[in-house]
Amino acid sequence: MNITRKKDKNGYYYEIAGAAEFDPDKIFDCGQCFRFDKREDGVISGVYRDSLLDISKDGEGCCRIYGAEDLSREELVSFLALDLDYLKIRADILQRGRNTIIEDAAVTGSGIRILRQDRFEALISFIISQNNNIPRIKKIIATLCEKYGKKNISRDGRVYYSFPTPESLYNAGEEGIFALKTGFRAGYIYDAVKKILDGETDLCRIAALPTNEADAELCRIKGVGPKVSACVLLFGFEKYDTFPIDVWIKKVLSKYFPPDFSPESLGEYRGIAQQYLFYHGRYIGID
DNA sequence: TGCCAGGCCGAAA
DNA sequence: TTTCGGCATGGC
Repeated sequence: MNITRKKDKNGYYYEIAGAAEFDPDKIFDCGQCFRFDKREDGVISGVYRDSLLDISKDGEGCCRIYGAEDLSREELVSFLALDLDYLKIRADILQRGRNTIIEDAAVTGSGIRILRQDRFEALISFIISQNNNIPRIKKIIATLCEKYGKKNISRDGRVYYSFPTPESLYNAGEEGIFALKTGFRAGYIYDAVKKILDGETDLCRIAALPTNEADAELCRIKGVGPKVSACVLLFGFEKYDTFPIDVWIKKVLSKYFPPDFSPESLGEYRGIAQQYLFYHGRYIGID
């Protein structure tokens, strides 16, 4: 795989060539992140930290990312998880989970990588996700950023917003957060923000903990239970040994797995297996 | 129009 | 310990 910084009439861009198991269409549309969308021209556009990224593919399997001038090569590699050997991970999952649905899901989900998203953003996003649907989750998060995030302007003049800081959400107050149609989740978001600001929840410290202890820490936040915690750990903390169970995964499990199935049997990368199953169940169907 | 959504809380049993 | 109603809102 080659990652090179280049320049054309539209400005600087990173070119990613020869990356196995890297399909931006699936990566940004598999339900792991909520701030990226595919435009009508086929470009995937979204905000990572303070950068507005425009991601496109040519016919040769080559990928271009514009708008990443402020990101180092290492930061981009980390965000896109290009430092992990997904061919090897997939093989490991398939070797452990000898099950036709896992084989099917691994084919459907081929090219998915688990992004390394900002921890605070992942936490708030998946609190919002509970008992909610993806289009509405995206809408609420977009409004949250517009209202309380930093305003930025891209080099070609587009306005976009960074994800709010804990401080800005604290200043918004529970009422301000509720006003964004977050519903019963407003109190949960506010509790998370308060715990982070008073030091009771330390995301940096949690990142260094083993998965089960990190999970226990996150679950001290009101509105964070096993499913939200697992998603936050998987998508924001590189904890691949989590297995979020939502309504879609429940359907897959009850239809294709024995009642005594243990996710741990899928190995240390079971979170990635889960994402294959989620994508397969949610977007392809399980019937 | 209802059912449902990347669930969790709190009370009841 | 497990079960279950309630929760805000809008996508479909």
